[in-house]
Amino acid sequence: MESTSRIVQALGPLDEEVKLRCTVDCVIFGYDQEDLKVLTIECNMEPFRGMPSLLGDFVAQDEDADSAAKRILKYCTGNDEIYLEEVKCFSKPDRHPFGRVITIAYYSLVSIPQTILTDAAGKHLNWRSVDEITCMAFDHKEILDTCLKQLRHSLREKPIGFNLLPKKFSLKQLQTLYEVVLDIELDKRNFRRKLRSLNILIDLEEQQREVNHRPAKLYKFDDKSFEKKRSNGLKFEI
Amino acid sequence: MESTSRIVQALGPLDEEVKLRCTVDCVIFGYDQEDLKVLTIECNMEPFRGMPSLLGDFVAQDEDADSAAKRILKYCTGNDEIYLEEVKCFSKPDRHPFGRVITIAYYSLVSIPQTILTDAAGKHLNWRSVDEITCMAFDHKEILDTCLKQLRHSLREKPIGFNLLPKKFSLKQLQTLYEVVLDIELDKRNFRRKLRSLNILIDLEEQQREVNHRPAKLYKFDDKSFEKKRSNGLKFEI
DNA sequence: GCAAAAGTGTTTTACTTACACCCATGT
DNA sequence: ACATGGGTGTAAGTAAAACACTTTTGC
Repeated sequence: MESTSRIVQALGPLDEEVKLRCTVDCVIFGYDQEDLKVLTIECNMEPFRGMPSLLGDFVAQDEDADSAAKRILKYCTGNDEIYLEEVKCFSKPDRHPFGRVITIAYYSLVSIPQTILTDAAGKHLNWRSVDEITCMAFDHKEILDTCLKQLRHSLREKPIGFNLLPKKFSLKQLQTLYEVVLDIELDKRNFRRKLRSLNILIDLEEQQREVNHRPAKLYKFDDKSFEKKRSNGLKFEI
Repeated sequence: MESTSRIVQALGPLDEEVKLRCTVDCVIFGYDQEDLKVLTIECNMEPFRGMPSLLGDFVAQDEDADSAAKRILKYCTGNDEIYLEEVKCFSKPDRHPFGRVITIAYYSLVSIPQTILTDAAGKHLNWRSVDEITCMAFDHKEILDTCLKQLRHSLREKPIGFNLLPKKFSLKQLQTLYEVVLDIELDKRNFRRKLRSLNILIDLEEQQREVNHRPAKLYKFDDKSFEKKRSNGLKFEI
C-alpha cells in the first residue's frame, strides 16, 4: 500500500490499470431422483476446448451480480424464479488465460424433470453427475467443489432441498434426496417424525399414480409458513 | 444476453465497457470486554466527507481479493495473521458516486487491547460501537449490517469467538463475549460444561492477577486439536 | 397371492435446561 | 470480616437414535 490516502479515500479517481473484468458463474445443480448433477456447457476456447464449463457471463454495465446470475438462469431454463445463493469470489490474478477476470460464484437448485432447457442453450448443455466430473475448463472444478461443499452445508441448516424436487413430492423422495446429496443414511421413521414436527409440509391429499406398489402421499413445501416460523425462532436442521 | 456465444465462450475478448473497478472492504470487528466495535476511518470524499467509512482499498493487479484484505489488515495493525472471512459481493451499478465499483466484503476479528493501530493509519482510525453507528459513507452501513449478521451466525457454529479475546482468557470473559455479541444470556454452569465437553481449551494453569476478587483460571484455544476433532465430525455449537 | 415400497410407535440414550451454594482473593 | 466474582453438580425435561411389522397397490 503506497500511502494512507488510498485507504482514506478508499475510492479516488485511479488510472486504468486497476480496472478488470467481472463475471458470474452459476453452478446449476439438478436432481433427477438418481444423482446430483450439474449443468455444463462445452467450452469452445483454447486451451480448454471440449472440456465442460460452468454457465457464466460478464456482469453488464447496468446490472449487479445477482441480476447477471438470474439472467443466466433465465437464459438456460426460461425461468428466473430459482433458488440462488452467492458462494464466493474467485480472484486469483492468473486464473484466466485472457487476462484479469474475477468471478462471483453462485449455485442454484432445480428439479431436472421440471426444467426445460431453452432451445438456444439446449444444444450445448449437458447435465453431468457431480461425482463423475473430474476436469473442467478454467478453475471451474474448484468452483464446483466449493459450491458443492456450500450446498451440503446449507442443505442441513436451511429448507432448500425442496428446490431439487418437483413441486409435489413424497416423503421417500425427500429422504432419498438428502441421502444422495449428503451421502448419508437416514432412518425413515425418525426422518418423518422430524419433518412432521417442523410442520413445514402441506399434505396435498393426493397420491402417486402408476407405481407398481403402494402409492405414496404427496406433499408440497409450505414456504410462507416456514418463513413465519423461522422469524419466531424455528431452527431447521437435518 | 445477446447471443449464445457469450455464454458458450464465457470469456472471450470484449470491449472496454465491461471493465470495472474492484475493491475489498474489511469490517474489522474488535472487542474490549465491553462492546463489539468496528474499526472506521473518517471519509475525506464528498459527498460523504466526515462520515465513518470501512477500511478498504482496490484489488491490485497482482493480488487476489484475500490478499488485498490481508494487506489492509497488515496496514492497520501490522499483523495479517488475523481471522478473516469473506462475506458477500456488493455490486449495484450505482452504489458508488465515482463510477462502477464492485466490492468484496470481509469481516475480521481482533482483540482491541492486543491490537496496536499502526502510526500511519492510527491518526484517522476509530473504534466505534456497532450499536451506535447509524450512518456511514457509501453503502458501508449495509455492508456492516450484513457482516454483523454473518458474524453472529458463524459465532454459533464455529469456534471463532476466541479471536476477539486476548490469547489468554477466562471462561467468564468467553461467556460474556458470546452474550454481548449475540445479545443473549447464557447459564454459567451449562456454558462451562459445554466447553469442557468440546475439549478445545487448554488450561494454562495460570490465574488472573490484580483483580479484587477470586482470580479466574486462564485458558487458551487449542486450534490444532479442534481442527483434528472437527475432521472427525465434532460439531461446535453455542 | 406375491412382490415392492409405504406407512406407523415405543424404548433407550444423549443432550439441554434450570437451579443454589461454597470458595478464593483484595481491601 | 466482608464484598466480589469464581467455581461446581444434580435432577427433570426434551430431542435423538435404534429398531420391526402391517398396509396398499400393481401384476
